[in-house]
Amino acid sequence: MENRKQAILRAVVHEFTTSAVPVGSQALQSRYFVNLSSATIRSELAELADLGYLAQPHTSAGRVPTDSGYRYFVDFLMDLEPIPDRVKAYIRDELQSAPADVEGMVERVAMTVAAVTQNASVASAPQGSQARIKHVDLVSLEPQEVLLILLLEGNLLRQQVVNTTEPASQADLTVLAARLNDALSGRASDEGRRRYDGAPLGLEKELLGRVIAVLDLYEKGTENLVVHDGVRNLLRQPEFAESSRVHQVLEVLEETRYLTVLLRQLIGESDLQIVIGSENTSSRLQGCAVVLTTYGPTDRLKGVLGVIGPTRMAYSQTVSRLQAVARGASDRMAELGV
Amino acid sequence: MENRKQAILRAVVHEFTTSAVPVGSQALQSRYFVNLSSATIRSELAELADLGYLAQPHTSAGRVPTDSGYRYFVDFLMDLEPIPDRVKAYIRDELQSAPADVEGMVERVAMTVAAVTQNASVASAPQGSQARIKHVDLVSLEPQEVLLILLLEGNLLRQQVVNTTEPASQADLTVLAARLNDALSGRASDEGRRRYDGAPLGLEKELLGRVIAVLDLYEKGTENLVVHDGVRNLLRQPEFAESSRVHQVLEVLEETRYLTVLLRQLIGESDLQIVIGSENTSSRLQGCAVVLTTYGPTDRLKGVLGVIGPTRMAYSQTVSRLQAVARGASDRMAELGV
DNA sequence: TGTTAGCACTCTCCGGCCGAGAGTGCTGAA
DNA sequence: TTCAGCACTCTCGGCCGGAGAGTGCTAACA
Repeated sequence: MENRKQAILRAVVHEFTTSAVPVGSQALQSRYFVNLSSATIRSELAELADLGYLAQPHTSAGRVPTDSGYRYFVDFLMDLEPIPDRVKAYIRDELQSAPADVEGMVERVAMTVAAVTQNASVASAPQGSQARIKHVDLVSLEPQEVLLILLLEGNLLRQQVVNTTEPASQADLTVLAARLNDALSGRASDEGRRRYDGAPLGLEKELLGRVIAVLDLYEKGTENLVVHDGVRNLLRQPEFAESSRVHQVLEVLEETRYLTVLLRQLIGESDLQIVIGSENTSSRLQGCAVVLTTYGPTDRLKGVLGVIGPTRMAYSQTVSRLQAVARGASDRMAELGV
Repeated sequence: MENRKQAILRAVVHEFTTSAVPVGSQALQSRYFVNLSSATIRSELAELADLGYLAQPHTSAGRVPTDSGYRYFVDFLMDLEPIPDRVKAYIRDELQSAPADVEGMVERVAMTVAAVTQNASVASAPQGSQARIKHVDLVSLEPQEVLLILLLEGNLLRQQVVNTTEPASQADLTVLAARLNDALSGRASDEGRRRYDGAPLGLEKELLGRVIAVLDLYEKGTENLVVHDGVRNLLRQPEFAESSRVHQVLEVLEETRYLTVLLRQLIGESDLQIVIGSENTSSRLQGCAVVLTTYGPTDRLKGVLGVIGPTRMAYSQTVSRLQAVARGASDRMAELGV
């Protein structure tokens, strides 16, 4: 595409993302291309419309980027917006003061992204394909009831109440916990399975079975933590003035169960993924764009972090800020050993 | 108030809560008072309006209950709606399959309330005025870094990374943990403080200090868990058609920090609290009604569970279902020892 | 005295109409 | 290739008027 056409497309996207009003040739001329006539711009606009990058809400309205217009923009025209120091500082402070556990951190990360991008955000907890056990603990609740506490990689605590077939005192359990720790701590989940197969005695086998059950649950990701925040930001946007639009987005967000899957699908392999309007598989996200990246303390442990907003989104700002938070969060989590 | 006036007020509330349309004398006559003329009903309506229980959106519209109208209704006219078996079963299933930890349970409870009342819900975790320690555990992360794990009453896990001044091996920590358990487990938080004052040696004192810090945080409730769900239900209501209304509610809900305080204020002493429209302290909840009750495994451990919806809410249904979930959740939590 | 039919009145809602304004596409000239 | 000029199209907001819903008042009736 010729330079000038690109410049005009860029200008239209920029203008429309800030004003939310279809942009006409005159507005472009006066604000971006003073030494071009509006007629020239008009003919360029018409060609861009023929190419499918722009559309008109109606015959005598200005132009609006189409989904492919945005796509072209993010693929070829966008340059990352630098982040103001104020925002950088905000991000740093928020992450610095975040809790040292995964849940708390993920929540804080989602909050921060929502705040700095002024859109809704989603975050899933970093998760490796295999869980690693850091520590096992057993607490006696009743004579035949034990609370099993697992500390996983990422300082992730998991607990489960186990009703045992034989009674056990806290002293018994303490000894047993020490044994399990020797065998399991620092090991990946398949070590647990191996130990389970090389079956020891009754209670130990029983508890090992539960350990494995917890790990399975975690690894299958069915219980994977996904949080969202900042829906209120969306409500400020004119495209969500009729509440049915928000409704659909909220339904996607509040259906936490499917969100994990959705995120995984979307993120694919790449480290930054932008899904625009009709590119979304879910029809409820029509008119919305999703920007996703990964984050996590190590290369093995990755979660998804994303922004959901109207397609008319300040992509360059969103991307740079999202990535900044992702980077910051990754560093912070590595530092905390979370 | 005479019986007939009450009946008419009740009918207006009932009609309006289901149809969301101002109700006129004819509608009342044909559907509720066949052997009364519409003129008679009109004069009664006029008197109810004089009393401040009804209002007219405009001169020639039907009547709409005012906040005091709703107040009179819930105080004197409402009888609890029986819960269909289908709903009862749903509640039971949801609670039965809920996770056995507080966080998971609270989330499930909020979800269930949102689902059965078709409104937005809030829930705060059950919490006593004093935390009780069930178990302490110490895990070595780095030579001078310890993960402190506290199991509180309610199977509530709390963790904190502690950087110690002196290095300690896992063996040291295990011994120390045993000592702390002897001293603290089963005891209330002030025992921890007493132990801390009767200062032992360096590392032990250091960790005890952290234990107390965690307990303080918990008891002050600043970090108290509050979840919400079902905002999507609100968006179905015509009063939230303009998104600014949802906006305000969402802001209240997403400001988790203040929500705890708000809930505590609202619930006061009573076990069921209904706050209608202008009775709300927060101006952002104008036009909304909040129905709150308490729940928890024991009398000492109580959380708040509530419904937020438009003032035009099916109060009798909401109250009976909310209370059913609260009762169910309390039983289930007692059963699980959560 | 309470109830009711009748009636005039008020106000909203909705569709149609119209003019202003914005923006376009086309054409012919530089 | 660019540009000025112009006719054309479409939305938007305001205005009008009729239909409809609902009220309050009045006078008559049980």
